[in-house]
Amino acid sequence: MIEPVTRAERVRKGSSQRRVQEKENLQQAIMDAAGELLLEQGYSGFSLRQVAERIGYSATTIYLYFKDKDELVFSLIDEAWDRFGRELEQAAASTTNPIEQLRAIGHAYFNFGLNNAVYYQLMFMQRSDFLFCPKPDEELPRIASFVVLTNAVQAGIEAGVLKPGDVQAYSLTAWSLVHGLVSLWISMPQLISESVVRGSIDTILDVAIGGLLQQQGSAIS
Amino acid sequence: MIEPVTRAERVRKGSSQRRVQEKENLQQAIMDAAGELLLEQGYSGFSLRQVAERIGYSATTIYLYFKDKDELVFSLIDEAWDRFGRELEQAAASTTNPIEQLRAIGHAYFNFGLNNAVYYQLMFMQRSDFLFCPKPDEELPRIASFVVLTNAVQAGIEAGVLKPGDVQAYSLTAWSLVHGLVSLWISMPQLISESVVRGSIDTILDVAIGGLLQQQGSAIS
DNA sequence: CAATTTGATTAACACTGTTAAGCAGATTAT
DNA sequence: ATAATCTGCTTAACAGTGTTAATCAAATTG
Repeated sequence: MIEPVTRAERVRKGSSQRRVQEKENLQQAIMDAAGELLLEQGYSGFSLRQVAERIGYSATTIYLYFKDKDELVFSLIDEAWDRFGRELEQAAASTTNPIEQLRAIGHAYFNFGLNNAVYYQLMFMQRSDFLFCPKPDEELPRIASFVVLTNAVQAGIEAGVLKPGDVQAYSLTAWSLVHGLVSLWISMPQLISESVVRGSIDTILDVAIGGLLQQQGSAIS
Repeated sequence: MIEPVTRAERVRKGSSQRRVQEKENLQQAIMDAAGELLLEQGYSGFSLRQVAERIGYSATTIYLYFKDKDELVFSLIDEAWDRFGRELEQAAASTTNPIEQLRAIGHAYFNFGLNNAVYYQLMFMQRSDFLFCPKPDEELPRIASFVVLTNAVQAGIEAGVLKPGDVQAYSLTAWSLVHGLVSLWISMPQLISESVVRGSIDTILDVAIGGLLQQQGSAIS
C-alpha cells in the first residue's frame, strides 16, 4: 500500500475514513436503541422494526450491520458478559482468603443478576446457547468467566479450608445455588420480593460454603 | 327443572349430552395435539395454526374452546402441575424421617425436572406468571404444591434434626439449590450432560441438607 | 316447514423476521 | 466532464404469527 501524497488522494482517504466512521456510528446507534428497547420491553417485546423506528431508519437497514436478529441480540449479550466477567474478577481480586473470595464472588454474581435482570435472563435462562458460540477475534468462549469461580474453589481446597474433592462438582454446586435464587427471583418476583432476596444472599452463601466445608461430614451420618 | 317424560324429550336430552360430549372430545383432542407439538417443537416453535392442522381443523376453531393461546398453554401446564404435585406428595409420604423425607422430595423434584424438561421450563422459567393465576373451581393456587416442602422442613425443625430458624427461608434455600441445578441443565445441556446431573443429585442434596443442618455453625466461625 | 341457534370456516388486520428488487446519490474511471 | 460503478438505504414482498369479524351450512328448535 502506497502513502497518499496528492491532495486528491488525501481527500479520498479522509472521505473513506469518515464513511467507515459513520458506519460504526450507525452500528453503535442500533445497539444503543436495541439496548434501550430490550430494557423497556423485555426480550419478548423486542422487535427489529421497533429498533429501526427508534433511530429513524428502515427495518431492513439493520441487516446491513447485523446478519440477523440473533447477531444483534448476541452483541448486546456480549457486552453484558464483559461487564459480568469484570465484576467477577474484581470480586476475586478483592481478597486472598479463599472463603472470603468465594463469598465475594457469590455477592458479585448476585448483584449482577439483581441489577441486570433482563440480561441475566438472556445470558443464563433464555439464550444460553450463545454461551457456546465461538466469538470472532476471541479464542475463549464466554463461559471462561467462570474460571474465577473454579480457581477460588481450587484455592480453597489447596489451602485446606474446603474438603478435598472434585473442583468442577464443587463449583457446579455453588453455581447452582446462587443461580437458583437469582433465577427464581427473576421468574417470579411476586413470590420473592427483591428485598427478601437481597436479605437472603448472605444466608444462602453461608449454606453453600458451609455445605462444601464439611461435605461428607454430619450430613450423611 | 322437570324430568323428561316423553320420548321426544328423552331423545333431545341424549342428543344434547352427545353434543357436549363431542365438545369435550374436541377440547381434549386440541390439548393432546398441543401437548405433542409442545414436546416436539418446544415452546418457541409452538403455534396455534400447527395445532389446528394436526387435528384437521381451522386455526380459529381453537378459539371456540380456549380463550386464547395462553389459556391453552396454561391448561397443559396445569396438567403438568397436577403430576408434579402428586409426585411430590408421593415422595413425602414414602417415609416419616424428616431428613429422608427432604431427600425424597428433592429426588422427586429433580426427576420431574429431568423427565419433563419442556414443562419444567414453562412452569418455573418461562411462564411462571401462571403460578399466581387464580384457577377456576380451585381455591388453592398452583404454588400450593410446595407445602410438602415447607411441611418437611417444619417437621425437621420440630424433630430437632434441623437447626431452628425461618421455615420459609430454609425452604427457599433448598428450593434454590435443586432448581438451580435443574434449570442450569435445562438451559445448557451442552455444559452439563444428563448423566453428570443425575450423578450430582445426591451430592447436591447432601450439601443442601448438610448446609441447613448446622446453619450457623462452622461456616461462619 | 320456518326460525334460530351452533360449530366451524374464510377473510382480514396487525404484527413478526427476512429476502429481493429498486433507487438516488456518492465515488470512480475514462 | 461525462459515463459507469458502487454504496447505503428504501420499498415491496413472502411466509409466518395471534386474533377478530363476517359468513355459511347444518342441526335444533318453535
